[in-house]
Amino acid sequence: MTDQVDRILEQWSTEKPDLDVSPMAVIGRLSRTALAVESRLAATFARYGLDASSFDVLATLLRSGAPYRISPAALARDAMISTSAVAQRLNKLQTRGLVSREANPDDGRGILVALTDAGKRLIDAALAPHVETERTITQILSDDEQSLLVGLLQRINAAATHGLNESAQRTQVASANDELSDPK
Amino acid sequence: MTDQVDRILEQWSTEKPDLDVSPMAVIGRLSRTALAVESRLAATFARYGLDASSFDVLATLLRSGAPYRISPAALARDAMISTSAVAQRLNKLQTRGLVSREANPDDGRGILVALTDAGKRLIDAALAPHVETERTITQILSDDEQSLLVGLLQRINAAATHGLNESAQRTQVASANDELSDPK
DNA sequence: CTATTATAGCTAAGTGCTTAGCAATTGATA
DNA sequence: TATCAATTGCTAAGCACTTAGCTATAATAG
Repeated sequence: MTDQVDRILEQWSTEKPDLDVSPMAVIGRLSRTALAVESRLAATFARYGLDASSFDVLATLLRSGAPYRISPAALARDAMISTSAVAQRLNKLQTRGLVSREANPDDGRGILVALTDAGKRLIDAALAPHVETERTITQILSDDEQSLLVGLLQRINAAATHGLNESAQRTQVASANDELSDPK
Repeated sequence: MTDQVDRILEQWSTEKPDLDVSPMAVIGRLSRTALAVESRLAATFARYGLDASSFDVLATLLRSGAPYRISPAALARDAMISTSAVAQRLNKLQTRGLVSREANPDDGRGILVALTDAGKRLIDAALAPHVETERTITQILSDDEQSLLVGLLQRINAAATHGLNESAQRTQVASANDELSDPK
């Protein structure tokens, strides 16, 4: 059974026969699979008037436990986005009455994001269906296979993250770029 | 070794002990791993003045083989984006002189996107380093483990894609949404 | 042949992210 | 204690995508 990635690999082996492009088989499928899963999950979110970003905020508040209050900075860390993106997500959710902003009694600079009653009802209703959608996808694998997959993903993740903070990666390759002079 | 996903699962088991959230272990790691890989690849693209989107277009043209000409529609299918997004990517690349637009002799409506000499030189220079970066990540796994991972991802992909075009998924859950009345 | 429908590529407007830069408060240092 | 630095959360502007809607050409039906 040949898929899109197979076709891409075939093209490369024709055009660049000396280049071993086997890493693309892994990484290409990784991104495409993540995309397919995302798009499947979006359908469930939409049934509750949510998208992945909004669900993420509400779910993070819910699983933090009563009294369902956390700082925007914590939300940003958890979702791996900028605090600016969090502020914009909160603006939307607050307009819909799903979260509220309260002063942080322990820090005059900060606030606490609180789940409103409506927000709690909505995320309580959406959570189980969401997990069911996820289970629909993952149950194609046995428990052992799932553990295996998780282990492989963790190792890939570690390999990808390794050395990302090294400064040498900002080196310019001037010679290959001469004719471009992209002036911005 | 506990990671971010482990912490999230622990929170859920405390807050919703009756809910089996094990699917999150798989899907959470899938998205986060894809993200980490993406971000690692971006560093290599940047060394050549490119981002993933631009690299994608140039690489697609290159692997199509001489005379390195394909239609915007084909580019859109390949990259899984809208033809409008392709047009905008092409505007940028054309401004930089990396691709050009030519009339399609076989279809008066269409055009052909052509790799310029500068574009060919740049993608020829960037391709091998990119694949090397990918290999740096994937070589953490043995060949057998890579095949295993690919097989598991393909099955997850198939499960996620399955039934995505069914109309029943647009059903509204009105009762849970009453208090929201998000008017758009 | 003409009228209709479908296709190809584009711009415009809207969305959600990013980085840059702001005001306010807190923490660290002399 | 006064000052300087770091942190917090925000808006503004820029960027890459989306959908909607446009024009032009091609394919189809009568």
